[in-house]
Amino acid sequence: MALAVKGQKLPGGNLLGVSDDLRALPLRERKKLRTRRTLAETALRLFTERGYDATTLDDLCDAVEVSKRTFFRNYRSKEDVALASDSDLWSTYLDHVAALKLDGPLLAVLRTALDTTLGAMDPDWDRRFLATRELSDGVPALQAHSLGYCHDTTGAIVRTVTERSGADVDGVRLRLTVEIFVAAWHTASLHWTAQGGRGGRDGLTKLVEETFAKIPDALTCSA
Amino acid sequence: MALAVKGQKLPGGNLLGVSDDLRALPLRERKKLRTRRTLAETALRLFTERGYDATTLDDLCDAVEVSKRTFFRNYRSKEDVALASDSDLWSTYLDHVAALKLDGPLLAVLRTALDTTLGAMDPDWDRRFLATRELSDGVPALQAHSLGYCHDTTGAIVRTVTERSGADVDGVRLRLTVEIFVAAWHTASLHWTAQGGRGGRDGLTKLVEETFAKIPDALTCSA
DNA sequence: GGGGACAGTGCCACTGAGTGGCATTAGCTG
DNA sequence: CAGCTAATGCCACTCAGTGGCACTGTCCCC
Repeated sequence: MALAVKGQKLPGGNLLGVSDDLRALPLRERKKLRTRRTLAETALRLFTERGYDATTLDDLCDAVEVSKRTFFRNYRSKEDVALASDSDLWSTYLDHVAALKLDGPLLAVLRTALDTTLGAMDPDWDRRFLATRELSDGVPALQAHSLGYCHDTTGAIVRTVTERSGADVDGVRLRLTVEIFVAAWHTASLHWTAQGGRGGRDGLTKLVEETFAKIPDALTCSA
Repeated sequence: MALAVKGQKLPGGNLLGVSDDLRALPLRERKKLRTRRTLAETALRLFTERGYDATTLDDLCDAVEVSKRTFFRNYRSKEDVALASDSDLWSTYLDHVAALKLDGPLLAVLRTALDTTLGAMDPDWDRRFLATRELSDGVPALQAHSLGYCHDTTGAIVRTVTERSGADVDGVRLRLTVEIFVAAWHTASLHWTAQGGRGGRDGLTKLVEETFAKIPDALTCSA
């Protein structure tokens, strides 16, 4: 993985999500972009159809007609290409957090940033993300890798916020806040996936909202 | 990984942590146990001394004088043997949760179970756990794998609690509670590791307590 | 106490992920 | 058109992880 949130530092952060009117790029770049995207799309399809373990990278490379070497110039690992939609989400999210004014309760700010991030994703992102989640459910290696993304993002958020609001904040409390944010996100996205992605990103946004609303109750409720 | 919390279903759950007066076992079992423990100890030492990536399983097997095949009969993967102390912790924790009466606020119950679990670990566990955490810091694959353990444990707790308190609980709220518990644990253990494991398990227990106390504040604090 | 039964082990060959090196191609630039 | 360079393809390699089979040290029962 190696702190994959910032992703492979290829041209620019989020290469799949952004709906490209990128006809305006040098041909070489365009080609590379297309290869990268085709790899992710084909991978998701093959993994879903035939199973993750049953699909080798050679299979994928055959299907896309690139060499394995080229695959690894585009993605760090087999897990990485399967989790492209995760990477898209978190890299976009980080951008949003970095460009935000930090007033009011931090937890609310983080949630707001998530709302706008979800709204800003590529139209096709919902579908890809759902497929990715369903795939990850059955593949521990993907689960773990995906959690790794979240964890890296958590660290990055803490760093960003610390830089921007001075060193006078309680580091532990800050970390705790961000971890709780991630906890709520996990809960919400799990719920959304269990419902088969009902309502697309709007449904997901709604579940996020509801989940955050339940936090106070969750702290005090009995079993 | 494959839901490694319950670990390899070898003889019995936690094989390293429990302080053995296990001279009372059949010889065969004892031998196997010793091999298993030696593997974990040697692995942790080699990984720390030479680096995780720089140490191959062949190196480890040479040092312990077993075949690679035998290694894989004891541990699922290279990550698994490095994270033996994590596995010990969570499998013990699950036992404690399963044997607990569920009265009062769930979050407090989970925290109490953590206290008693930490107290019940092998005398050597502190050192191993700290070494494991420091190792994981520099190795993304271990980070991810470790998060996977937590995640599996989260699921197991939710299942256990659901079974024992009837189906009338709000599944999402329950999940959220457990996720928040894990969030606090992550924060506390990170802090403990950053302090070089100061105070051993008692220090860790204290940090856990302090971190939980900060939760209400973390929900409302501003950046 | 001797002799099967069998769990646990060693050995060997194999697959598949991931890397390094070098020659080749294809897009950019003057 | 010619030269430059980024991107690719190809080949050989390491290492994690698996399957199969022969072997051996324990256990257990007579």
